[in-house]
Amino acid sequence: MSKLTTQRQAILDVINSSNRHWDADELTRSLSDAGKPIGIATVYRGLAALEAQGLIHSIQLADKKRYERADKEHHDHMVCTQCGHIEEFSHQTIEQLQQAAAHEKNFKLTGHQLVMFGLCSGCQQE
Amino acid sequence: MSKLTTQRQAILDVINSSNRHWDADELTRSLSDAGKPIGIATVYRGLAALEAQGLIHSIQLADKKRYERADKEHHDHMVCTQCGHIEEFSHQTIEQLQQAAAHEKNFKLTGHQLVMFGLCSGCQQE
DNA sequence: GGCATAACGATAATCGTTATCACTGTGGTG
DNA sequence: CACCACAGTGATAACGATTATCGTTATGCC
Ligand SMILES: [Mn+2]
Ligand SMILES: [Mn+2]
Ligand SMILES: [Zn+2]
Ligand SMILES: [Zn+2]
Repeated sequence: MSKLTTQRQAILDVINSSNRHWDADELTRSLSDAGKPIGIATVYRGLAALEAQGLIHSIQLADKKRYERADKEHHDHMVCTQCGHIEEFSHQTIEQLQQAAAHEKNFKLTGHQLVMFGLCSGCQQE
Repeated sequence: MSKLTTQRQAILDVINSSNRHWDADELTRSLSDAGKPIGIATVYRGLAALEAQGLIHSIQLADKKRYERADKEHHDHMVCTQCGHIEEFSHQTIEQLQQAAAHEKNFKLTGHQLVMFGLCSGCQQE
């Protein structure tokens, strides 16, 4: 298991201190702005290490990967195609039905990602 | 509405003549091998045009986009993380519950993508 | 036939991510 | 304490998928 270096702790702190879904570049800039400059390669390696240790979670969007804190219950995401806002939701029955569907196809499930696209409540006002 | 040129018809024919999920490069090579060389940029533009017209569908995987025929009932995908095999499944209840979840968050749903990761039946035999 | 226009194709550019590599910090070991 | 091993760092090159550019080509219409 890799170690929790100063840089990785700093990344983890930023992520854990908010409910945002961060990309690598945003984290790099946030740390720079906070007076803790960090190499972009270090950010990518740190994110991979932190995720491997289960300390953060990620969602793979069309263009890039976004990371969020891991200390929340499992949830899936609705992404606003207008403003990029990410809404979270949990649905226990959907989770169960996924297991059932996998079982039926003889598929050994290790993970899943459900992303819904559309307009957030704010963006419907126009 | 863009036109269905010779090149786009050729792309559509390849996709419609199989149940595979194609990426741009595979299509380019397939057409070349069939004696119908086509520029890679033309493939990308053609795929975008065909999808905009609803003639093909796509799924966005981590690294690349894959295209498939649109003349099948809506379904979601299980992707084998070992061999890349893509298994399809439909689940009416999951679809309905997604609508309900969106409604509950005041989210105007326009699309979704559910991908399950794991091992296909073949890859569990080891 | 001549024109307008959309599409084509070669290729440059873009962008997120990973690989390389010289260098640094840390944690044992003698 | 001095020395080593080695994972991690950071600048930067490389990569791969996709998009932009731009001169050329095909098509439909007058
Ligand atoms: Mn989330
Ligand atoms: Mn499919
Ligand atoms: Zn929005
Ligand atoms: Zn498999």
